[in-house]
Amino acid sequence: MSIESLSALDRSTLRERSLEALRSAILSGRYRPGDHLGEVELAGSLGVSRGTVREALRHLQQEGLVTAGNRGMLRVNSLTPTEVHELFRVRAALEGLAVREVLASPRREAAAGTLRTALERLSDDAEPAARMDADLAFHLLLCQLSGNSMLVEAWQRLEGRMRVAILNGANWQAPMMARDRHAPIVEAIERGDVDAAVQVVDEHMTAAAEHFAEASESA
Amino acid sequence: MSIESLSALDRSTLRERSLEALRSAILSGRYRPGDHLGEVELAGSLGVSRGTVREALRHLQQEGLVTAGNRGMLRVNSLTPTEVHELFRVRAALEGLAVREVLASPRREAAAGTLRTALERLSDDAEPAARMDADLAFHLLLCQLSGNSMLVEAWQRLEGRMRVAILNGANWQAPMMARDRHAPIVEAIERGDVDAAVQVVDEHMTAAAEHFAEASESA
DNA sequence: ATCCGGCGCACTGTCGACAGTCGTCAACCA
DNA sequence: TGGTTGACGACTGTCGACAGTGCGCCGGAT
Repeated sequence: MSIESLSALDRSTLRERSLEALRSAILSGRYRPGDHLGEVELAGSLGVSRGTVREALRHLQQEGLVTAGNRGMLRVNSLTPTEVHELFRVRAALEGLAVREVLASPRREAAAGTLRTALERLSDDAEPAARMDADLAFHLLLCQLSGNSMLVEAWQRLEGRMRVAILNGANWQAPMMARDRHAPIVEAIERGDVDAAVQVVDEHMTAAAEHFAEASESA
Repeated sequence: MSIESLSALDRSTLRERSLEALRSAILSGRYRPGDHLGEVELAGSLGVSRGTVREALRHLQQEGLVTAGNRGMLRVNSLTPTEVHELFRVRAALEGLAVREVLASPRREAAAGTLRTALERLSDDAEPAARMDADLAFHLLLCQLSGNSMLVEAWQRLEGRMRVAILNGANWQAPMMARDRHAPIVEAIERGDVDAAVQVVDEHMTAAAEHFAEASESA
């Protein structure tokens, strides 16, 4: 029997799979902001016990996708316009650091190449969800190329909230996540122009905040 | 009966209290990095069920204080020197944003005053743990004064790891958290000098990273 | 008509028990 | 002697059940 004939088994726990399922359910819009997420109901839907979904929900709570309401009841979170602005400013600070570290790194050339490749995936004609994924993937890649693992973690902890903000405030016609919005970042990195790169990221984030902050109701 | 004669009851859940207990046990050095945190043992010590400590442990895991080892067993986390450097660079980026926002805020004067007051609490002769608390409180206050709630949250998610880094790499003789290390930050803010303030924070963080990265063993 | 107490409902909080899995170690076989 | 196998102990993963707690409804007293 060939050693290739068997693929590795899925060793993920039910908690992990529940977490994935819940997260994508929320981020796909299956549950709207403000919706109550009852442990019993979810456990029934997913076919797992309450304790298991409970742990997944607590995880999502720390991610900021759900918040605790009255008597510990959890509901899908939404962001106020103010929070959206704040969020994107924090993100700008983190990605600004990423840019500076990429430019200070000896692997600058390779990084620029990788980014340019990722740029190609930002097609303007894909469906909205795919566009958002590609956009976030590009920015995550930027962080990863910095080689700063703590930065990557910090950015990822913001990702859930960013998706919420985008999901709720998006005006899908606008070319917010178009390729030519990101190209200047890559170009500045290729030129090695730190100040320009940081400033481009900053403007990119400011514009995004403005764009996504429009439609949001408070909780 | 006077309305003051009764204090509000403690409505915190066992999970929250377990979380507090575990966190402070780790941050006080009661458990050393690498120590195994068995659910059964902890549940016995705290007098609660396994499920309850389990949730607290998962929370600490997301905070970065504990990591999952073999077979999901949790152990107290430690940071490599590289991670310490990365951590403080991220922190510098966040606090740099805080400084910029404080300076751009209309409440700049009041903020500077509050910071100066907090400066007084940074006594050089207190015991180490209290010094660390005061130091972190000062920096947290800086973030809070920016009025950016997302920034505060992001910073707080780093706090656990920072305490780990400080706890394990601290050379308590060095005047790392002394008052005159922080005074320049407040002064720059009072002067309204953005660039100087940001640069001071940056240098402060770089020095701290250098200082705390010395003693750390890998996991 | 209004206020009050009781009652049931729908939740979450907490617990104890069972099952599965891995590391260890000793016995066993070529 | 070296490698393999089986039992054992110590964990975590998962579950179902019980208990406590607000909330809304309803009937009765004023």
